[in-house]
Amino acid sequence: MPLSFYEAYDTRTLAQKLLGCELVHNSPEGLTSGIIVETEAYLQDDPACHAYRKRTARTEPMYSAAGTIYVYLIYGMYQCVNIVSREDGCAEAVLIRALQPTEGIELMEMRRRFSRKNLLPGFVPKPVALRELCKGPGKLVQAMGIDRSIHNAQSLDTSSLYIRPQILGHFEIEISKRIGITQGADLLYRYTVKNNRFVSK
DNA sequence: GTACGGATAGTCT
DNA sequence: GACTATCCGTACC
Repeated sequence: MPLSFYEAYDTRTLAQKLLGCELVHNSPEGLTSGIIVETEAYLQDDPACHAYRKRTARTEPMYSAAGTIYVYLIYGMYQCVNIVSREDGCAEAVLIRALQPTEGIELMEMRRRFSRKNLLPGFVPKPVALRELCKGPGKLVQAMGIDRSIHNAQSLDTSSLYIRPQILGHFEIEISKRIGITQGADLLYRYTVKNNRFVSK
């Protein structure tokens, strides 16, 4: 997608426009992709937004141009990926929360199966079901091989991680409260593809 | 199928 | 020193 796409809409509209598009990572180990089926918007005047209070080193990518990738560490062991929206200086973004796997499913399954927790001594890794591969923001980052040391602050038009146009057939968008937050918990900034079984819940 | 607690480390107060 | 845009294993239905 051209960078103009990410700047063309307000953040909540962009979060909906991204549904049905395909997130792609062309990594050294192989190409993986999945259709975006769940997103959340984070706005500048929104207490749940990382950039709500103060401009800091961590959130710097959020202030960059639309189409910038923002990857951060959460709970000490997982990462989440966001697409930065709006113009330079405005810190808003769309969190990608779930994908319907399309390409490189075997590679995604391996990455998830041998993720950190499974490597404890004596632990025998179990296969991961297709519908569990990218069902959640931390899971999809693992499956796709996204890493903040590589992708954070990159632009979608020059990164190994990028987005292809809408490929999903007709669908309805469901709007709901965001997951896992305490501040701004009642805001209806979560968007899902209705009746899609790859949505996180 | 839901409910709960622990893991874990960077970030900010 | 507290908090976090999460996940997984266990327990129980």
